[in-house]
Formats: sequence, C-alpha cells, structure tokens
Amino acid sequence: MGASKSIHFSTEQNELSLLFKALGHPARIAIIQHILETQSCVCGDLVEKFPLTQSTISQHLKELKAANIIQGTIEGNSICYCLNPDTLDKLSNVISVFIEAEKCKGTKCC
Amino acid sequence: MGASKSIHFSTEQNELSLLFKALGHPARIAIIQHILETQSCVCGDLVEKFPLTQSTISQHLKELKAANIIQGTIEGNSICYCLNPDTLDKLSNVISVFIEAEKCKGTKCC
DNA sequence: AATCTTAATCGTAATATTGCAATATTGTAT
DNA sequence: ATACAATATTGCAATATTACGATTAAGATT
Repeated sequence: MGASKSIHFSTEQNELSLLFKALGHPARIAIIQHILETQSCVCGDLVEKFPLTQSTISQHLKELKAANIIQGTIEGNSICYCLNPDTLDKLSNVISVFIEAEKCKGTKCC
Repeated sequence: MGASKSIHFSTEQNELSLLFKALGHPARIAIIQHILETQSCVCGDLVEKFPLTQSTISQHLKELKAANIIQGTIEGNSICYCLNPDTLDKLSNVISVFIEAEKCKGTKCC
C-alpha cells in the first residue's frame, strides 16, 4: 500500500508518531540546531547556510511548523522562526515516560 | 527527487534523524508502548494485538532493531524483543540538550 | 505605481515507505 | 527425516516524501 494505517492506532500514538516523523530528516534536525545556536530565529539565511533551495527549505519549515516544533512571526517581509518550548517539553515528557516504564519494569529478555 | 540529501549533513544529524524516523510511525510507537506495558518483550503476539499482518509487523520490528531501539534474543523458535535502554538514554540526552540550549539562549522572536 | 525582497505554493520527477501475499528460513517436536 | 511453528525475506502495488524550478503572494522601497 504505502499509506500508514493510522485508523488502527490511538490519537496519542498518531500524534506522537507525527512529531517524531517531523524530526526524522537531517535537514530538519540541522534547522533546529541552527535555531538553537543562533538563538536568532533565523529564516531565509538557512538557504545560504544549507545547500538546499529556497522552496525546499520552506517546505521543511512548513513541516516543522505543522508539527508545532517551531513558531513563526512576521517581521517586515521576512518571517522569524523559533522553537516552541511546549513541544520540546512534550517530547521530553514522552521520553521520560518511556525511560521510567523501562526502568520500573525492567526487561524480561535480552 | 525523493532521496534525502544526507551527504550535506553531519553524521550526527543523519544518525539522529534516522532515530526519529524510526519512531515516526504509529505502529512502531504502539509496539514500543506494548513492550513497555507487558515488560515481557513480546514478539509474535503483536500480530494478534494489532490489525497488521505478520510480515508487516516483522518489518516494523526490523526497522526498530536497525535503529537500535529494540534488541532481540532468540528463545526457542521465537524471538523475544525488548527495548534498548542505551538508545532511550541517548534520545533523552538529545532532547535535554535541545531544551537546555533553548532555555539558555531564549527566543529572539515569537 | 513599479520594483525589489522574502517566503509560500504549485507542478512534477525521482525515490522511499507501507502493507500484503507468498515464500523462505530457522528452530522444535514427533 | 517429516511435519510444525514462528519469524524473516521477497516481490509487488499504492501512497508518501523529497527536492527542484517556476510561479505567486505580501510587504518594503524607490
């Protein structure tokens, strides 16, 4: 097929997977890291920094935004992007839950 | 195109994105959660639990294993899977670094 | 208004992912 | 050895993603 069968899974599972999926591309990781470094919510100079065209960068930003990983505010005729702390926290919590459950129950095999 | 241009990004960025990518599917999230609940490193009863065929489940397990998220040990003629705590820790650290950097530098816009 | 700058969107080609049925493999049991 | 059980692999078909060039949209500048 090719379509993931999201019908069969819970809203939480689907949302979570979409969040991880948005992080599942090197360019998007690089964009996040760039925002972290140059706190300055950069926007169009990603095009200068990375060997990808403007439309490609724009698409990646769109996906990060759709996943609520970044937020954008209009500044003149450019748009300033920064990270959404809430989503980072959510991500952190999810991983914590995983680790807690793991430590608590331990592994039966391996 | 369709191929992600991994050449242009660092090893860390590529590895990290592969890790997230492996988590970017509801079935794989569900599998992880199932392992967390039933500590019992289940293997073939995922097929009973989820409305996916054996070959599909097997493929998802393969991807999780390739990303070092789960480990498998042979037990008779079935295979017992459990989570790899090291990878969970790695994931946790990555998110922590993100959050630290975010809190430290703050946001310039938004 | 005309133009420039910046970013988003559209169309589309190349490639990847998802899911299944069928088959193969590996270990167990008779 | 034969048959069985559990999982992996292979070979598709359907759909999604990635990347680009070209175009569009919106705001700034002259």
